[in-house]
Amino acid sequence: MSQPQTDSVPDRRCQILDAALVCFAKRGFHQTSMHDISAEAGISVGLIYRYFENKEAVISAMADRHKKEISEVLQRAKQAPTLLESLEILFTAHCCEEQTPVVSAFVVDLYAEASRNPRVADLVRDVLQTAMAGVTELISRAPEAQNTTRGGSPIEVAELIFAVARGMLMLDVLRPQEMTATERRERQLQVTRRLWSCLFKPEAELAYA
Amino acid sequence: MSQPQTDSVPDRRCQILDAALVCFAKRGFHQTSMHDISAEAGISVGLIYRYFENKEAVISAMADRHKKEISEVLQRAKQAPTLLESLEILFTAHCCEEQTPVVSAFVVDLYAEASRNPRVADLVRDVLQTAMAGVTELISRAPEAQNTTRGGSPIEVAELIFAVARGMLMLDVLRPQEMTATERRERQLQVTRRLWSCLFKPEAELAYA
DNA sequence: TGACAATGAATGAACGTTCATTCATTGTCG
DNA sequence: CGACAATGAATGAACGTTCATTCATTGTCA
Repeated sequence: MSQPQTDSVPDRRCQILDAALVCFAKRGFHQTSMHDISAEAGISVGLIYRYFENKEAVISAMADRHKKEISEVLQRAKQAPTLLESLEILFTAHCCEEQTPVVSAFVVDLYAEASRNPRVADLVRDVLQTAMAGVTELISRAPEAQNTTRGGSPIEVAELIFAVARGMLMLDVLRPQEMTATERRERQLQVTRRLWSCLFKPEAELAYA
Repeated sequence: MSQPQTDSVPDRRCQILDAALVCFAKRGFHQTSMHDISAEAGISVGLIYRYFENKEAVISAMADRHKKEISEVLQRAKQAPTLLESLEILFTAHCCEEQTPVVSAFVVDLYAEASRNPRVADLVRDVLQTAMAGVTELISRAPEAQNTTRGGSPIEVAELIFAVARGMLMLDVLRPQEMTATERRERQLQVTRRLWSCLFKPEAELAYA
């Protein structure tokens, strides 16, 4: 993930982080042992220490990677033709990323960790502020939102949007096995589309509803 | 908390859970050692095992207590004269409980734990469903919400409301020291009032706004 | 051969849990 | 009432285990 690398030499850092994500999502940061990560990655314990100073560095690197992923989603969202589509991209990014599915449990754990690890907190806060600024700008620019005194100022709307997104992520971890990721995504979209239309549509025309 | 008890004999279970809440909020479930809890409670380690089978039982009991607290908040919310007031009670309960302040970090940790501990997951799911059903009923009954096709069916509105509540809780753990609990509460209320008015008010009259 | 990647046994600290022991309180009997 | 027996709440040192971290050794390729 970080440095460009030839094919023959595997990018160890990335390989380790991939394995760590699987473990973290399954067991959480602190119940995951270094042995768990090494086993998942198919390497030895000691090798992890060649690429990361210690376990905390692995956690921080994961937060850092998450930050980069969110930034990329934000970039993609900015390209979308309509505000609604932009928001939907942002909204569903966390359950159905193409490459690395960002597991809800991992993100919830990330916030829990942030609440007591200042280094992680700074990273997460940074993600959030960047993303929030992006969305605020997106809203300001969008023609759909021009007559929006209803939902408040763009920044207030953005705050609301992020609260809903994080909230659904939190509820996501409770959804039992009986629901697939796709079903959950659909359910989330349904509720949030209603919110958009409520925030942005002046009166009757409730799309999707 | 559990059995009635005279004043001279302290309710050990409750005392231990109080101490555990402080520790859990500060360090998280799994970084909190039994020694931490005993030190916080001012008792010996061994005594904890007289009242709880093991550490997991302490965590479960905490989740259970949280469930009871939420139920009480729900009861209080149902007494409120208007829907808005009901919702505000529910909404701000998690940052300013009178007796035991339910720390955001603890709740986030609770959800993280729920994602991998079925026993805790069942408890949290149960809370959520009870509360959600209560709010759905509250909305159905409220005159303010009668003409509410805007926000969707009562249950959809309830789902949205809970997503926002959980989301703000999650964002809460990032709020740096520069904000007091009261300030955060005000900020939350501001955003959510806007949501209510957006969901329930037909057109112009935006109270609070 | 030399340089570096990789291994996994070894280390020691920290943790959850147990249990032999202490001792204030309560109950009993003369 | 006073002496003694019984109780069980409370203690904290000790145990076995797990875990992050280290490092001597081995493997690999130029």
